[in-house]
Amino acid sequence: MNHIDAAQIMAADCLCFRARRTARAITRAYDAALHPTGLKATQITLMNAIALGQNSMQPVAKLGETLGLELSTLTRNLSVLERGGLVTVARALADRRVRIVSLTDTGKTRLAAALPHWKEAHTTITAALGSETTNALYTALDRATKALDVG
Amino acid sequence: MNHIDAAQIMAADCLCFRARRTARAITRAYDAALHPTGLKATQITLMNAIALGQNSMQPVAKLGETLGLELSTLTRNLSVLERGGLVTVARALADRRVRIVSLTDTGKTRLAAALPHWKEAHTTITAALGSETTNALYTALDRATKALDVG
DNA sequence: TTAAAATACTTGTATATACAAATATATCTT
DNA sequence: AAGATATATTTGTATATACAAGTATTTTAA
Repeated sequence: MNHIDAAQIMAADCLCFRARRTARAITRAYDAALHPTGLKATQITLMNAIALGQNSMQPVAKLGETLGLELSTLTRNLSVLERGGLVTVARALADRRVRIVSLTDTGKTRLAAALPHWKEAHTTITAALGSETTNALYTALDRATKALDVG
Repeated sequence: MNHIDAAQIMAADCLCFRARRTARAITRAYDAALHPTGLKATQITLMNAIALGQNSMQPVAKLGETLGLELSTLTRNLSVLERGGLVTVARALADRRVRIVSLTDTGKTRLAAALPHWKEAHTTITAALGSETTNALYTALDRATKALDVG
């Protein structure tokens, strides 16, 4: 097998490429729909995960696990939201190593205003995919995430 | 529907989050396997796309289309490879707006050395997923890419 | 034949991502 | 209680991504 053959096989088979390409396309579509909100899909995903905690608060480590994100990435993503006045981060009382992230009032308002746009993007995109492809994609993505979770 | 409900629906349903989370997990797995090569999955994907052209050359626009990447992103990704001596970029003779990207000899060598590691990563990961999930994921990702292609 | 429009990219600016190393705090061990 | 170890997170450094605006070149049209 010469290197051109290997290259053709990679181009045809690489799961990493395909997963990333699809994620890029989906992200562009969501981001376009979210443009009027001034927030990106990744940002409302993160804010939404915070909103699901008691009193719209979550420890950093829990967010990382929920989102499947490296903590170092999370720290950086949170600092963008913090700079924008959308979240605050404070040390936990019980264990001062732990940091608790909270949505500010502004953050809650902005998230609530963004969710209808998310819903619109979601409806448009799942309609473009069709229900069969949408369902197949959900199932396959979830199985892949589970399979790769433990490492 | 109050905002907590909406948040729960988004957490459960957001295709963008799921696609990105899976892409992150897959990328981490491939990158770990590629670590000894000094190249990342995104980089060998790009180099491989160049390698598929006549004489291992491709115009920038064609690469963007093949990879589903914004040209601005491609310019940046190519400059990393260029700095590393793996590719060169030159103006086309026929139309001097067009830039032709070529693998250098070093680039060809490094790519050829990396492909077995890619293959190993691919085998490990598809084994972890199982053939059924792997096939379902391929099919679903391809359909999604096609459906979102025209925008 | 030259001004306008189109094309093919690059640059400015900003966010997203992650590995490796560092820091801060807590827990455990002796 | 002091030192060793573990845990939770941040920082250093680097790549990946994309929108908007800019540049260079070619094509079109008057």
